[in-house]
Amino acid sequence: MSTELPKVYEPASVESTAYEVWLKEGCFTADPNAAGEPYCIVIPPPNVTGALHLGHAVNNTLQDILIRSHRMRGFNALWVPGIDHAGIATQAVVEKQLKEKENKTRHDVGREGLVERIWTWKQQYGDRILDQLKRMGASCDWSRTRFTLDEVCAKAVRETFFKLFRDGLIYRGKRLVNWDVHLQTSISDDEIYHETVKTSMWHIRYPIEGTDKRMIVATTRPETMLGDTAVAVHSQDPRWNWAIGKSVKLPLTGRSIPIIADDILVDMEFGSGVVKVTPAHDPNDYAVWQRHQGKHDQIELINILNPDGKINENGGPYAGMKRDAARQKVVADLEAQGLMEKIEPYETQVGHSDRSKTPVEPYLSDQWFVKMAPLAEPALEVVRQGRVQFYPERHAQQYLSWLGEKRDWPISRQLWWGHRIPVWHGRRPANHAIQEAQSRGDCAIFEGGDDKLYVCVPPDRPRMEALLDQHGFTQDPDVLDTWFSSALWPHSTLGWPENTPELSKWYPTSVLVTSRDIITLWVARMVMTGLYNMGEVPFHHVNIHPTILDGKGERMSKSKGNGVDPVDIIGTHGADALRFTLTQMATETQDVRLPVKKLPDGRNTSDKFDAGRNFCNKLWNAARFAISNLESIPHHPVDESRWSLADRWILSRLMRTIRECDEALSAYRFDTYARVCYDFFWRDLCDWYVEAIKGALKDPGQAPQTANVLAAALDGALRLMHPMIPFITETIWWKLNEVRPDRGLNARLPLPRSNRLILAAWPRCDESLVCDEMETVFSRLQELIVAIRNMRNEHKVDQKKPVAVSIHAPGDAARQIEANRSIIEMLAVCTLKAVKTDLAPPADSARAAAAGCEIFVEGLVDQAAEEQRLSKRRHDLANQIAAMKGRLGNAGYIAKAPAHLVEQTKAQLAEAEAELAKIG
RNA sequence: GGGCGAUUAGUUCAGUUGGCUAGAACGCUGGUAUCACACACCAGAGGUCACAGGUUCGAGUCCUGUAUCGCCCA
Repeated sequence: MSTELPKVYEPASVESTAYEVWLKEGCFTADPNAAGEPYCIVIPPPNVTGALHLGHAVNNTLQDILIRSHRMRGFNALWVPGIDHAGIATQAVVEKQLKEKENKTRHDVGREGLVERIWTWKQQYGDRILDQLKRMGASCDWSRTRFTLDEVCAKAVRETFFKLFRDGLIYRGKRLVNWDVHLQTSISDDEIYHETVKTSMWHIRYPIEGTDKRMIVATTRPETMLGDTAVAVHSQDPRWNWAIGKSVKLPLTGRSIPIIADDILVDMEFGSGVVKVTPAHDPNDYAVWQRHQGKHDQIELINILNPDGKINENGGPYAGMKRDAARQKVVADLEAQGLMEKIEPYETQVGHSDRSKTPVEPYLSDQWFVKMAPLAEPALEVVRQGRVQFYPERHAQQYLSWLGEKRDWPISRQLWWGHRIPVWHGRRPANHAIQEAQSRGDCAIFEGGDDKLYVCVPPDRPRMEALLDQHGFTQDPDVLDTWFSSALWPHSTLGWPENTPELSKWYPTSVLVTSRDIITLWVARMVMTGLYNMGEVPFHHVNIHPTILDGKGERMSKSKGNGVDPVDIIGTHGADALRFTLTQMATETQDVRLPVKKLPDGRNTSDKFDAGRNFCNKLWNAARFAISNLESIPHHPVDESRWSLADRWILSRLMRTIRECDEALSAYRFDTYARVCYDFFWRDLCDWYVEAIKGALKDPGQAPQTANVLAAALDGALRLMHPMIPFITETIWWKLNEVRPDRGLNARLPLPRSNRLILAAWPRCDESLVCDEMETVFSRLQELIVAIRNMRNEHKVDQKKPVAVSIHAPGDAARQIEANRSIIEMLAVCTLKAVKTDLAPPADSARAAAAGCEIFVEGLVDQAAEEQRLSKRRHDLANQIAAMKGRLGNAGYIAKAPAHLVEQTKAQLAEAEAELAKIG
């Protein structure tokens, strides 16, 4: 009951069917007890904040290729899907919605209310992301889908936090953090972008006490002078070094602050050589404060801001004013008092929060930190030793240099959406029961300054938490940096800290596939926590794929409107076309451009995906051709002795292709994999093999054996291409199974049966089927055919009109041509009148030379066209001959180049000269 | 300021330890409704490999410098 395949490939109709079958039959589900070497990939969890874009599409296509090809190779392959809760990003989106729709802030709805709203939001968008992955064909084990905030991950987070805390790797400290005034949270350096802002440089006079002199201090943030605690000069600056140790009277507040020497902060060449020092509000100034701690010229630290960005009580008369208002007032007051030297227009880079798009304030606050040094060192070592390898290799450098800095990691976030920090705050002395609990391992205690006591509780200790509540301890209101939970992803998704069968089967995972922008944020941290918690690396390989940019070389983003939704491409071109094009684009470079085109309905697309669509359509139609022939040709047992040159040739090509695919995939060269498949299928199989066997398929004597080879070649191609274009190959596979369930040829090419291509065995390259000699013979025929076609075209011969051809060929070539004359006659639309080793040129014929032979096509009488053809060829030959003669005339070349190259050049020169003689 | 990368046909990209006339796809030109496919077939045109030096018998490839662009880290 095989219904014929439709003429034009319609992706939508086959995609959903194939995916449902795979799901229904549990093809994606991995069993830790099943046989097979483990192969595992954990997905880089997309942020729940938004829909997937093309970057995700590349990322997941490549992972699926690896998973599917390993599954076919017999590995016990697991691809773990999941989603990241993306703390600050998600909370910001929901807060914005709350403001827009209900005109409320998070404080109006409270912590529980807000978190509840975010969960609702998560249900909706999380499902959308998983649907997008399914539409793309991702063969994830959906039964193991994780969310970074679910119970399994939460337990891993608490366990890790507790271990780190207990081991003294987590500490509380005052630090300058990047403060998002709008969201009232600290953000990491990575969440900041810099924008050029037009502002002013204010030059302010600071009177030196005990003299009538003034120092001129220049600043772009005059309001911060309320928190100045020193002015610094260079110790070698003759203009100012006499003043070191004196004081200035800080304008407006009237405080007296010291003049200190700091040769790191101050650049003598720049400006007045005097720098105001505001340690609580500037990272460089904070470093000054640290440098002078405990020294004779130790300075103060004055915080002038409240968390909401308004000036606090330390700002005296300016208290309660917002940043901008305070700045205006400070400037006005300075001018009124004659302390403003001058104001210049100035452009500067200002750090902005990526989340709220507002300027970030350096802000002094209490935060939790992870000590990096003990964690970073082993993580550096495993990459240096090659226990974790980057593909391409160069990306290891970024990893090594970033980790090498070992900068402590601030992990607390003043947010409500995330993993609540499992630390309870209280005051000394600790209750006896609490101290006992510590000795039992039910908690760990950290003693802060000022009688403060911090108690960390491991997971699953509700009574411990109750005990702390009882004694007036309160839980830290902050949550952890999102990357803290993502850092555990490779082991938390497999069930850690429980000792699950999954964990022992699949950890360490095989490869991490990601983009280069999170090598430091994520990859490095996964290696650190993997080594810390598991004592083993989280993955052996890290494959970094390129970033997709638009046609102008800009990153795709919602705000620029240049983003492309993979689902839109699936709608216009099909999921396989999307995947094929993206695979082709996955080179080793860092960026690839994808020119974006707007559709009338506002969606974005790109012509680049036509290549994928065209390829799928070609595959579809070649399969139609093969299937319709296989249906009508009786199945005979395989008889190798009856295989034609073309049959043997296509099998040789298939073997090479299998080998090249294997090499490309094991080196993560996805572009090569796509190209090799394309070349084999389209160029070799369709353009030459299928055309060459059309005669044989109509000849009852030859048809059965050729059909066997055709079926095998198509079968092998489908297996090779399945990981890249799974839907169409699976669909064709089913049809092929209906007409020809057994397609194996012999022991060297067994091609075992399988109802489902996704579970079919990966083909193996048998070197005994690769034959250089035969491929040489076949390419000689190809050259002759192309030469005859060229003459026909130049002479504008009707495509259906046969021409008479004679070939003057050397002995073995003549025999080969004679043995395969039907291929030439069919593909060049001609009749071979004579193939001889001694041929007199026929009269009135066009001439050409190819593959060491002389070709004569009769009846081509357009002398002008013929002369144009020949003179162009003579010109090319003359250039080649000159180049080769030059090379051979060079003594150095003869002396130093490898002998085989010299021989080759000589042979080519002889050939070119012979050809020139023939057509001259 | 430091690091990494890019610069090859009109466009998007390949190009292995330096070695045949630097390849592909799309686009372009000419031809073709042939019974797998016009999302196709056949043939063709198109490149001073960013620039300047150097090493070498030989450089798109290695070295130095310059320019432009991008990313990461300060």
